[in-house]
Amino acid sequence: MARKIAERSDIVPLLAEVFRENGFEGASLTLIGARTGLGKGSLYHFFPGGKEEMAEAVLGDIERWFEAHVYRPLRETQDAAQAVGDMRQSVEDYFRSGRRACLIGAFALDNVRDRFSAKIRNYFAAWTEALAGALERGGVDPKEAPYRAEEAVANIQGALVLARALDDPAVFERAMARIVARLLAG
Amino acid sequence: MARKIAERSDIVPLLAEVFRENGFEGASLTLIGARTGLGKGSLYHFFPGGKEEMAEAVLGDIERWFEAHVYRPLRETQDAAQAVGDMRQSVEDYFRSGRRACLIGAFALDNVRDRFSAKIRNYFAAWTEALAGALERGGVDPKEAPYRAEEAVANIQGALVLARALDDPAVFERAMARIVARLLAG
DNA sequence: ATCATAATGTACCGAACGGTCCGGTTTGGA
DNA sequence: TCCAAACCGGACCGTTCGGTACATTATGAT
Repeated sequence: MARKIAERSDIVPLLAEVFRENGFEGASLTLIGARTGLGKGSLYHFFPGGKEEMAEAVLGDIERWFEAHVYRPLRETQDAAQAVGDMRQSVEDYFRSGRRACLIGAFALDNVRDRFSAKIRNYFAAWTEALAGALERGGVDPKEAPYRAEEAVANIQGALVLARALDDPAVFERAMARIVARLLAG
Repeated sequence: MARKIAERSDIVPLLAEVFRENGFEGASLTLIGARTGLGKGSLYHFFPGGKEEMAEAVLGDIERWFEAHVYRPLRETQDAAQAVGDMRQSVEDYFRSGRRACLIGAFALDNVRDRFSAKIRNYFAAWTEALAGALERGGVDPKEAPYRAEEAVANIQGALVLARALDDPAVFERAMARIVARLLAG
């Protein structure tokens, strides 16, 4: 049987899709196998810790993506308006204009949260912190910036929920425009 | 064996808790039985359609609660500020200041959405519609009111996600204060 | 070419799944 | 009191679950 994947990390985005569509409990190994094209033996070879290790790998992957495309640019871009605009672009790309749920947000809502609480908390904390820093650089009061950032991140999450619930990506797009406009209004 | 429940509707809030904690797929009949105190035979007696019928009953119950405590007051209270303030109170009570997830929002995020899409869509549509009506009565442009309402409902959802993710109810409380202040600012 | 290791698929395991079945008990109305 | 219907629990069913074991094949280094 020929090798099907170049490396472990090639499986992770496929795992992410299965978890997004099915949730943690609904993502059976049979579904994961079908999606990745790998048998159970292979899956356990790469993820000896089983399903939970797969989900951890997915969360780690998401975190790395956000670090590279959202948090770091927010921290390093000197111009706050530019930073916020770039964040908008990245976030819209990542969430496919609201068609793709935020897996980390979804995992937060039931007892799956307890399996991955550190990663879930860190994702949102890192985001709000990086965004608050950018806001401060743009002149927002350092006492006010964390609350502004928290508001924006929460509103992005809410827009994802509502866009999915109404099956209407325009909801997300409108929300992103408002969120960014508010961030840039000072 | 003595009757354990007065009527079917007494089971529904217990079912809601199991679904909120475990998600749809994770809410096994064993867990449901343990939570309700009923055996499988009894559960199927009341809900012959099985788990999906249980979830439908829960969603119906939530809808009735929101109709009575949120949508109808929004529609019937003449004073818009009063209506919005009452909504805030009801929503904070219902979501336990952010400690309790919105089951309908949670169901929207993965493929469980496809089982209950009408109920999920109606919940949010009815809410935004009733809130838009109240905003109009308070003087907001009829073209603008639906967008304001949509923003508020999405932001409430987002605040629930973030409060759960960070395990910090204060996040929800801050968000509710902001959301209501914005609604009342005109 | 050889060989150790990585990767693979699938049979198998015990447990748990949702759902069916049905005998037994309780309840309420006549 | 009697009786039909409602309610009850749990044994049972076939299927699926996550995970283990291991023979086989592919790969890369020597």
